[in-house]
Amino acid sequence: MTDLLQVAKLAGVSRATAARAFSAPELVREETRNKVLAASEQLSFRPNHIARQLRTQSSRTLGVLLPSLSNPVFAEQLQAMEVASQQSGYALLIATSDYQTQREADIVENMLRQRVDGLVLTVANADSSRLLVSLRREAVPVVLVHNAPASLTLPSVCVDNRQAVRQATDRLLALGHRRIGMIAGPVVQSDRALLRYQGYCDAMANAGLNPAPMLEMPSHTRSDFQTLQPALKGSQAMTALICTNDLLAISVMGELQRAGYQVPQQISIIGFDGIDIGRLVYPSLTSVVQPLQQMGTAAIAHLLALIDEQKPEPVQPLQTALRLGESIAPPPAFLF
Amino acid sequence: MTDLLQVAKLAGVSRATAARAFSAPELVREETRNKVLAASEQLSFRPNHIARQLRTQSSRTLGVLLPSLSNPVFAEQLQAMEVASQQSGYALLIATSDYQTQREADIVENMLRQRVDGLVLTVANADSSRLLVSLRREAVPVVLVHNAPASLTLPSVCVDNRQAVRQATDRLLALGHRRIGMIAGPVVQSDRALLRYQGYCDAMANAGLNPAPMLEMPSHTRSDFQTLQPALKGSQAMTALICTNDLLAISVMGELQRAGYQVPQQISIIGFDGIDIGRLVYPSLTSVVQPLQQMGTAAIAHLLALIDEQKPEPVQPLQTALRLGESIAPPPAFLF
DNA sequence: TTGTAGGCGTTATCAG
DNA sequence: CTGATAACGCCTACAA
Repeated sequence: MTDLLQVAKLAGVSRATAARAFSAPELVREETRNKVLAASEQLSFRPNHIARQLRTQSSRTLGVLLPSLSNPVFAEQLQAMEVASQQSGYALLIATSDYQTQREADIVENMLRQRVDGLVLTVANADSSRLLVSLRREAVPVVLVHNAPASLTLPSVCVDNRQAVRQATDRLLALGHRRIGMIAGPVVQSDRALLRYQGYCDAMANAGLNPAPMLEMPSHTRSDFQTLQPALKGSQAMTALICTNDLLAISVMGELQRAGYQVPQQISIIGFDGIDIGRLVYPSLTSVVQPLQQMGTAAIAHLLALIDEQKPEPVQPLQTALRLGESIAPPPAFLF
Repeated sequence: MTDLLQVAKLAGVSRATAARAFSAPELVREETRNKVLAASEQLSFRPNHIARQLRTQSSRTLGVLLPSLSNPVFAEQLQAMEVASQQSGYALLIATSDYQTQREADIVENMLRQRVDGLVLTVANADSSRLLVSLRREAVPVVLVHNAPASLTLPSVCVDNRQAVRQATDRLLALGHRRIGMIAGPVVQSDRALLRYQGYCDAMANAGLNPAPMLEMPSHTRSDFQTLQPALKGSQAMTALICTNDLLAISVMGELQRAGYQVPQQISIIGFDGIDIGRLVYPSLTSVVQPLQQMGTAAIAHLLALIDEQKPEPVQPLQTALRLGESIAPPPAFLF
């Protein structure tokens, strides 16, 4: 691989000048610069970013850790982050943890060895994360997405999960529902699921109703009819179900229809996340929309500001909106 | 940031020995190694991969270029690639092109400057890509995913798109459908869409029927009812629609149901890709399943083999399977 | 088993 | 505006 020295020789200048032609063209006379560029062309020279990074002590690379890419929530957020960082001239190193604490730690350690200029993390459970604590000792700027640890202070781009679900639940209550259930994936693995459940409990309690225990599905993204069934029969059968994420909601909706239930006539469904596909299905999914693009963009913007040592404004919790779809209606036989 | 020299000093050994304690522990006496590790612990030393990469001329990083992450096809494939490369100790640098040729080129150039050890590319249109031609001159190993250029030879992990759609169409024909249409996103942007259309044409011609012109939606992933409508009315109204991807199919299915059509009783829908969510919706989507995980894994495996200069077996086209869902049925009023 | 020393390809400093 | 030179942090012959 040809290097700057070769280019310099061919162009008849010093290494320093050749280097400047690339990294600070305005410091070089146009004529000289052209000679260098011509030479570099001829040798098909390509600047070595690794060497540059070593020398400048800056990698212009960001590390992104996500639980998974199979859930469109993370994929859509990553999409936005990628665009934002590409625009700012930063590359993205990504890795997935599958919600495993050990992998979270290993991945971050590797990214630090790679000397990323900043980290965007979404961890399984922020409050029980030793990783986040230890990161506070590091110099590297960190932004959390989706996690809002109660105990420690790290900039965090997220929505008010609890409040959002409370509002969604209120909506169902206003429609006349009384027997409302909540469905999640493996709860211990996600701090978000818990917050969302609390929001549901808030609303139920406020309406003088007993919150039902969480229905816990074996998978984050797929419902299991066995687990679902008890909630559907007897005099206490649910008339509405809130799911902790959209994939789960779409799945529940599908299973219900397959089992002969009418959605929303017999049972209403609400999801959380507002992924695009929720609008495509029929009935379209009513969902608590997180501004995923905005979250991705905000995370990168904040991180870059931290890197530039501008003390950025603290991140504000972003607004959710309840997107009304075709999946909710008043409960059956409900008359005002 | 502390470096090896500091560690060496504290441990009372030379720089070389300290280095070896990390990169080749077996060459160092256990006692010495422990001293080094203790010192490194105490100084919270972290090996600098940038320096190592410069020295060893190997980044242990792979570059991945995808059109977008908003489509679960790419996200699911990336998920598999990430797991595979993490297992092999490679990091992943990713970027999205939004199907823009210029961005494809810029991204690859940057990755080469970053001295990635290999590239996994999915380009908009492989046959019209100057990028791929110019890459042939580079030393860097490249694997294509989803693209199978007709003209030039690059290892490519993909399925036989044409044949797969032909079989899907045959299935509809066997059910008794005669008026079958095909729906795509912006065709010029995707070589896959075209191949899939050809497969449809093959099947129609083989059955002695006239293929209908492609219905081209403005978006890759969302149907537009205006565009769809003409295909639904008149004596030539379609009884079945094949979509070039699942997101489009789910969207079409939703719009149809919303407009009062019964799927599949009045109209059958088939998608392409086999993304997970297709199984969750109701009716579940009949789809040509690409083995996305397998494709991701195979791409990484092949690339790593190329990097190790093992001449790997040429990649075989992977098998698709028509996953039968609830979205197809015989055409209305069709009697055997 | 350990030490010495040179260089990977840049950029930054300081002179000229 | 340009050139010489010394790092950046690590690895790896080669020598001891």
